Amino acid sequence: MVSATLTKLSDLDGQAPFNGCQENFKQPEAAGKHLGRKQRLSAHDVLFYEGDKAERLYEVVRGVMMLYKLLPDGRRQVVYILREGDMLGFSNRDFFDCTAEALTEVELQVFESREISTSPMMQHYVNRCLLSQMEILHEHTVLLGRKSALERVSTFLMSLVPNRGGHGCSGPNEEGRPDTKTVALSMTRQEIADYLGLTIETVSRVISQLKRRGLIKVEKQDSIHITNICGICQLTGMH
Amino acid sequence: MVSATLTKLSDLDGQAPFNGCQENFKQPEAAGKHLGRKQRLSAHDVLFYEGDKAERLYEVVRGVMMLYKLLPDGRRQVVYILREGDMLGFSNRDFFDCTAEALTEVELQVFESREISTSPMMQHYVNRCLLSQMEILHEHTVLLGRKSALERVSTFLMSLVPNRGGHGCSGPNEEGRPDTKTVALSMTRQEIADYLGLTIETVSRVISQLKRRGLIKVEKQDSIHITNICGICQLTGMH
DNA sequence: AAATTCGATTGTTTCAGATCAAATTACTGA
DNA sequence: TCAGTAATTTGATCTGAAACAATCGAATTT
Repeated sequence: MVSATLTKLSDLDGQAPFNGCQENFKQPEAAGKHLGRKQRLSAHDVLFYEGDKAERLYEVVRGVMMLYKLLPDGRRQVVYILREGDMLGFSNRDFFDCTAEALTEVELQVFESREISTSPMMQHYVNRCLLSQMEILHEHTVLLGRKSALERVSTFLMSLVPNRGGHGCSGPNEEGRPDTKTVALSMTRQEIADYLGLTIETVSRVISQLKRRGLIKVEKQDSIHITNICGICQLTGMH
Repeated sequence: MVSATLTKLSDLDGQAPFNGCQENFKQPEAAGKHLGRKQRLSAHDVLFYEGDKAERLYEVVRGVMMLYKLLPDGRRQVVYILREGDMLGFSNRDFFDCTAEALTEVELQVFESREISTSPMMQHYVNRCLLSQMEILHEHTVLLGRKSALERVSTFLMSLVPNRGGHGCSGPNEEGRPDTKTVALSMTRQEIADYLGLTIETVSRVISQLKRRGLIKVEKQDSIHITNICGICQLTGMH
């Protein structure tokens, strides 16, 4: 539906209009104004809480964040992981439906909601962003609803391998791509468990199992060397 | 972020621009043109398959549809239920990421993707629609990742009670709202199971349990009379 | 360097939900 | 109305992941 090719909203300044926008909208002044509206977070800082008034949008410029929801008894579900170029802070109503917390040091670009809703170009960009998040959510829904613990952890690991994870997760190696890669988890076992709908112990056991099978090496607690990407890929339930 | 109040895109014809759009965009001609571009489906007709080329958007005018994804071994996860006023057919890339199937007889309004991407007003509307779907997906993610079978089925039943389900699912009855309601499931046990990440047997057992506890009465297979909405609401895990 | 702390791992037991297997009930079309 | 079929319910058993319980190990503090 949309054919623009930008990958970051903060790159938008001074750019030509998208292909998608056939009309010649005048470049909204807002577009050039948000430079310097940056914000920094340390790991585990909360950017906003579920229920807070939603007045700003954010783009992750550097680092990793998560969105999560809590049940009254303390159960937590991480619903989305945000990486460089991802946007957050959307809301349909007046308040956020999730809590946003930094997983690592984070640098954000801040936008006032008005800036977005008054700029068709930004609107269009945000749209693309929402669609991409939606597809990832659909995929994650399958993971949570239908996959085993082994499949969940394998899928998670694959999602950390550029161009192999989320979407273009093509099967066994067609071209001569390297079949090995070190990935940074940027998450504790607890955070991974809350993302994958498992317990910390199950995540740990699956990781140990993959280690024993010789598919991965745990370099540091949050850094895993995948020695056999194809092998992991076969375990995702998608091939 | 967005303040428009329309609830159906097909109502858009001849309407004044949204509050959110401060600029004076000329009313795009497209807006008046899609009248009559309707499509009808029978129950279990597939509108499009995952992987099909995405060229049209659809609005559900009447009936219920579902979006689902399949794993290669046949496991299915229903990722979204679409009701009157919902839109489907969005895609970030060129093809659909889910299969869309009618659960009941359905009447659709059809839009060419171009109609949308060239109209800021429609773009804005679609945006709102995506945000609302996103919030429901977040909530469903919590259900799949963290809720018990009893909580899942109860949450599902509550989602069928207007103004009590999804969002404004307020707790026990504050005002004198009626605490009883007959809801149409519009889905088989298998479809419910695939939506809730359970098996058909577990769904059936939970329904029997609720029946035994006197919280619901099964009128027809796909029509349930909730005799104690508050009671069900307490079982959703959200109170 | 020892002590403390926090996260991760590993072992054991338990249990919710899956699987397998009938039996029952509800629809369909002649 | 009555087969015949499909969907649902119910029962029995099994199993994967949760829960509970140490233990281990790495990082931080003193």
